[in-house]
Amino acid sequence: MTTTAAGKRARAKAEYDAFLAVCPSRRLLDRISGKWVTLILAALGGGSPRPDADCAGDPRPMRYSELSRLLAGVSQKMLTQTLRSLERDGLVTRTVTPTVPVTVTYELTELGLSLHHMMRGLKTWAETHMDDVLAHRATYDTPTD
Amino acid sequence: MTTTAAGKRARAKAEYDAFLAVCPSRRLLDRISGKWVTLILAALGGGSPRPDADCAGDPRPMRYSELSRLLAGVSQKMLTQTLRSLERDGLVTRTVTPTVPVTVTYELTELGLSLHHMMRGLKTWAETHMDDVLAHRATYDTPTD
DNA sequence: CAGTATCCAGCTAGATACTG
DNA sequence: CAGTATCTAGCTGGATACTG
Repeated sequence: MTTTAAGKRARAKAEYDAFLAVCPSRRLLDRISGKWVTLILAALGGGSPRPDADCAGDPRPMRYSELSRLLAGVSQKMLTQTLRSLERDGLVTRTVTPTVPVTVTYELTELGLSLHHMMRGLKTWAETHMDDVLAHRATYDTPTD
Repeated sequence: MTTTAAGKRARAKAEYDAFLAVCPSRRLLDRISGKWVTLILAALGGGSPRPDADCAGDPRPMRYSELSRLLAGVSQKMLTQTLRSLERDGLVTRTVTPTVPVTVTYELTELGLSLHHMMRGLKTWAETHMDDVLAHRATYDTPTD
């Protein structure tokens, strides 16, 4: 066992990494920080994943193709990947109806809906304060002659 | 101007990307999803960026070295980089006291404190529901024989 | 319709070494 | 003490082509 200063530092770092790996907040951040996660939650939650207002309403199930159309910028790969990971975590359900061709719908679970509600708080903060942040950023970036 | 189906898709995608670039929620997510952002906010806000409980309390200014010790896993590069970006956005202040050697303290601004409060909601959700998420994940990953 | 498979560019963050 | 500078591995996400 190492008892040098360098060894102690390395061990402290390893322990901290282990702590972060199980920290609930850290895990939540990792979960929601994917580029498309919040947008899919917003879409399925009846929120506004688009600038046009014609998609607001109540939470409702949506088909793969509908999500694909609503989130105009998403690739098939990322849409599928993100939906699968949300399903894995019990945030959405995936339902396959064996029509020809097949119909697949996605819907928020209670857990997913609860997360979506939490995100509203985040959205509110963003709409209230992000302008301030952006203004600070612009000032900071302005060369002071 | 393109009027083909492919052209329309490309334009829709470009517009959606432009929307995401100015969406307040998206910008907030980008801001807080850095690995060390929330931990620095928690530390300066008197929260718990460590498993040990001896660091809880009220928000207070902290020195660079103190933050470095508290967040045992952070590299100098990332600590400096993250602190600078938080300062740029008006979330923390950086104060240099010309002692020998110099003393530098960081402190949450009102805006930073407000963000830190919002994060508490996130933390609460994580502590309440992440176990469910993790349980779902484990079930999903279990091969069904 | 609802995917899967593969390849690749760009960014994030870590390691390491050096300094006013 | 509080940084800066450089290099690089690994991960995220995008492009493209193919399929039951």
